[in-house]
Amino acid sequence: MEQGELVPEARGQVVPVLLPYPFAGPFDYRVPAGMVVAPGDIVMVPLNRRIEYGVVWDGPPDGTVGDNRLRPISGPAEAAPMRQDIRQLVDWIAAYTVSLPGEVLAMALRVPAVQPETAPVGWRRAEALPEARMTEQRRRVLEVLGERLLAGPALAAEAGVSSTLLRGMADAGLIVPVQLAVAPPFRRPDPEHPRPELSEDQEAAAAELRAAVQARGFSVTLLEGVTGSGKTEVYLEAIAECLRQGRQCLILLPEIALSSQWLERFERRFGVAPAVLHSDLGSRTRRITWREVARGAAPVVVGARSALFLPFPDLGLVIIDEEHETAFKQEDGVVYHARDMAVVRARLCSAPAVLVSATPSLETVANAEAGRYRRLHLPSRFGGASLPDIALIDLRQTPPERGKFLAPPLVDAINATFARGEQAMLFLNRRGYAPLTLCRTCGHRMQCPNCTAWLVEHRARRILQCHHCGHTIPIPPECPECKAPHSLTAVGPGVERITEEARATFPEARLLVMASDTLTGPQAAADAAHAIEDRQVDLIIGTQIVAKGWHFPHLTLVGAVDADLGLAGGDLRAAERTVQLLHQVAGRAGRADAPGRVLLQTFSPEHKVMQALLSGDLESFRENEAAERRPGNWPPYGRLAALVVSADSAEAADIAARDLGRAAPAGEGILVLGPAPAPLAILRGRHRRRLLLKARRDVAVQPLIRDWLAQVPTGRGVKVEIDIDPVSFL
DNA sequence: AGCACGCCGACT
DNA sequence: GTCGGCGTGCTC
Repeated sequence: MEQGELVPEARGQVVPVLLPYPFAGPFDYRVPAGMVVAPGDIVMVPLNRRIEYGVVWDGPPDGTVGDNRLRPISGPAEAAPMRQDIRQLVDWIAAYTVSLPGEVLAMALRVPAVQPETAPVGWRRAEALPEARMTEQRRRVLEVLGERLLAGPALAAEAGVSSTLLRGMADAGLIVPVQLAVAPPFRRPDPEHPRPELSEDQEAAAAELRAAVQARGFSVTLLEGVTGSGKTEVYLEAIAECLRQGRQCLILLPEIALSSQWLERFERRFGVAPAVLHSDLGSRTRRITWREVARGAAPVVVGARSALFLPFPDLGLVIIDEEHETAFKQEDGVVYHARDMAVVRARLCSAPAVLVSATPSLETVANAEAGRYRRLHLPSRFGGASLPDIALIDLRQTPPERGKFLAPPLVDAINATFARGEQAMLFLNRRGYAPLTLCRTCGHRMQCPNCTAWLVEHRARRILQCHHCGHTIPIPPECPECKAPHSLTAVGPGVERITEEARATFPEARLLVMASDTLTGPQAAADAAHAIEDRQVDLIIGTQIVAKGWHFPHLTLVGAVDADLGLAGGDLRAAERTVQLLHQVAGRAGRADAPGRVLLQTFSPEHKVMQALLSGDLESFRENEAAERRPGNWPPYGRLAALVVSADSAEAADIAARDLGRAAPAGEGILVLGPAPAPLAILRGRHRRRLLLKARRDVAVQPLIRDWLAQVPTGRGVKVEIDIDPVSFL
């Protein structure tokens, strides 16, 4: 080798670094002399004229960028390395969802694990008080502080001042910041904490789950049982076993912010609260949770989708409660199903996963029937409680009064319930006052300018609002089309209108509305639950929020105002979802000693959904659904992917969708449907067309889609969104 | 995702 | 004559 020629070693090591941005793959960087890096290390790298965080990725460097253009890593970041299983999860999700690994990495780094931890700051008086302006508030702060050391928020609250004022006092040298000890770590739940006895069925199921935990290997178990059968108690025993083994446990809940009752239940079982993680938490709390999880000091974490990426060093169990919930499907950005990714996470960690539901999805049942998942069944309600008695109210036979929405049999049943001193609930999965506003004079309908959707009236707020893009206008005094005054009229009910009707019909009753716009956080949800438990409420009126796993012991009557809602439209899963939702809502009734009653208002009592609910034979319903989907290779018996093309103009969307359609893959077991206008043909001002790729189960659709998109260059302003295993057909 | 470069309207 | 609109392109 000639002198002066660079040997690879002399050039230095080159490693791939994945950045949390939508690039095609990791970028290569040089490792500066003296620095040692390994896959997973979080490093700072120059990117353009910025410094960014990235993660040293696995595998050899890409090598396509000439080494004269390679830049050196700036240095290490003060963060624990990303574990290998999380890196594998990131790669796996990117490959499965046909998205870019950097986009997935951004989700995995969203919990601010990367920023150096800011220690909590407390304050004490300065040793020698400097000359400074002394206001009443400042004096009060010094007085409250005395010789003590107080955390900022506590001091501000006690002295009744703002944190800005403290900052000002610190600048003036009156008070001095002090590092406080780190927040107390999470206490260890006690698996031997006294607990109520389980039924024989529960005990048998718990034993199976304990065995799965003890096996310390990957497995998936479906834990199935009607509402009120005590599934939670069963899987709490799996958690107990996991704790006995000294390992960590992750529980995913669809709406963790509304799960105060679940947390209370956990605390009753284990004596302490679990760690929680969801988007309503401040970044500091999230960071502490992240750090404690990484240290192995958070034995149990309950979380929303984002908890999937927590760095458990010793994950021994993953539980997905309400596995059928569509809330687990992330619809924007990287489109993924947290239930399925949780199973992948469990596999990568060789841990058992447990899917829990009273109304499991067809997907999960199909996996169980194919032998991929084990299946445990709790046949009856716990403590001898019987399932609520479900009856249909035929709205053609006994319609409500004109302009009203509660049929006489439902009104009578509610009155009878109140007379017994029990609680009732009205369910209508629609927020606001009315879904449609039209002009009686000219027939004009109030539509969103940005979406193919009606504007929903919110009467209390005196607005019309689009529930898709948020577009809001004041309720106009006259028709915007024909200018007729006082001609706009509300069509159809939302919970707000039902509340109005209930107020008039049951003037003595105390009402509580449960909707996403009234239950705005964990506190509001907990307050509502306690008010209901303490019998401060007679009638609950709610949207699908009431279908969550609430336990209201005095609630004995549930009325579904519009059981047919959700059946319209050509959605593959409309029937399945309606059965799940109405069964869950029905399950709120009569859980204690009093038997429950459920009344479903419907225009089509003969519909298979109503008949399934009436008979309670969900198993047969599911078998029928399965039988309908099997021949056409519809999910779960085939694969489905949706490609949604969107553009600023209808023409651009049509052209792009047509081009994509022409290049559609073909072959044995592959079928491309469309393009057709997407169900929401215009959303947020963008025109949308949809293509569906349907394939046999044994066809890998991801490479097919990658090749397909690579063939068709998308014009400017045109976006193609890919949804593998779509659940909602919007 | 940022952040620059780049080519057309209203201001000192 | 400049400041600035956000369209397109690049980042190892």
